[in-house]
Amino acid sequence: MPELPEVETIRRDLAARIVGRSIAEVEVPDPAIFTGYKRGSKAPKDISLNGFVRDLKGKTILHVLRFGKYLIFEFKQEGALILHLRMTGQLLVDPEQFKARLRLVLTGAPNLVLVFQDQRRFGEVAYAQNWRLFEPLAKLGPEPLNGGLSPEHLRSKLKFRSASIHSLLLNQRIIAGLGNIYANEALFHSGIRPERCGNSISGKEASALCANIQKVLDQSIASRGYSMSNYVDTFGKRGAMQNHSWVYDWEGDPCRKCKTLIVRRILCGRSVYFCRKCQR
DNA sequence: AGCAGGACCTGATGGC
DNA sequence: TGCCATCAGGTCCTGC
Repeated sequence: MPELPEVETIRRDLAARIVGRSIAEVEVPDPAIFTGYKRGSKAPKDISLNGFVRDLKGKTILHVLRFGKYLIFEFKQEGALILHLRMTGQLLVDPEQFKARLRLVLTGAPNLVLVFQDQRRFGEVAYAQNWRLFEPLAKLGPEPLNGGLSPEHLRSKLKFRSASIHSLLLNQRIIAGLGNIYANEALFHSGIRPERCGNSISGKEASALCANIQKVLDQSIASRGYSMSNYVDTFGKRGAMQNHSWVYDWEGDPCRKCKTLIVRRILCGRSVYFCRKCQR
């Protein structure tokens, strides 16, 4: 899953642990981890395994940044490593947790091994001389937690859209960092049904959505993320946000506000959970 | 342009 | 126990 709160939890842990450290060794057990390098296809022209290893070796990590669900290791010398965990990616520093599907291994002397482990192999990494020019980052919408997301922005992005509000909230060009869990939760707290058209959202509802998006993300960061099956932090520890969700994964259970049974439905190929009475 | 649906992968789970 | 179908938190691509 990792959505914004999970990636932010990882970022904070890593920032405390790897800033100022240098990369001594680089192993790439699964080259398909490179952005654009798909299984069965040839590597794109601008990607070479040897070049990648050469780019990273000896670099000192200056900052660990996050934009949406992307993590960025910015180097002191030049360049940056950009990572996306997609559905099942994990970044681990505890060797006890290294199991299978290791895709990238960074070693920093002394006593640091960072592993990108990824069951479904959807995760990706890229090296960029200047991460600010990395296209997927440039396309991201505003960050919900640094004041960049306003009701006016949201309303203007939804105003002429006929797609469901749920799928629009998952659109990273509109808001960076939301995924299915927090989209469902924010819609519940705002009293909005997931299948409502974007253009039906009023100014008042957009304000409520903004506030509730920030609320659920903040709460999840405080809980160190939502652990369903795969997500764990860099030490392999689960988060606790699943204990604080109101609708996500609660199909058939009574709504905590009104006791109406929570409904699950498939919308655009994704599971949505909602309360028929609390959400209109 | 914007939308829905499928593809990308693997492992866990549930039904028979 | 064993096999098969179904499902999963993200994003990109395709065709309409």
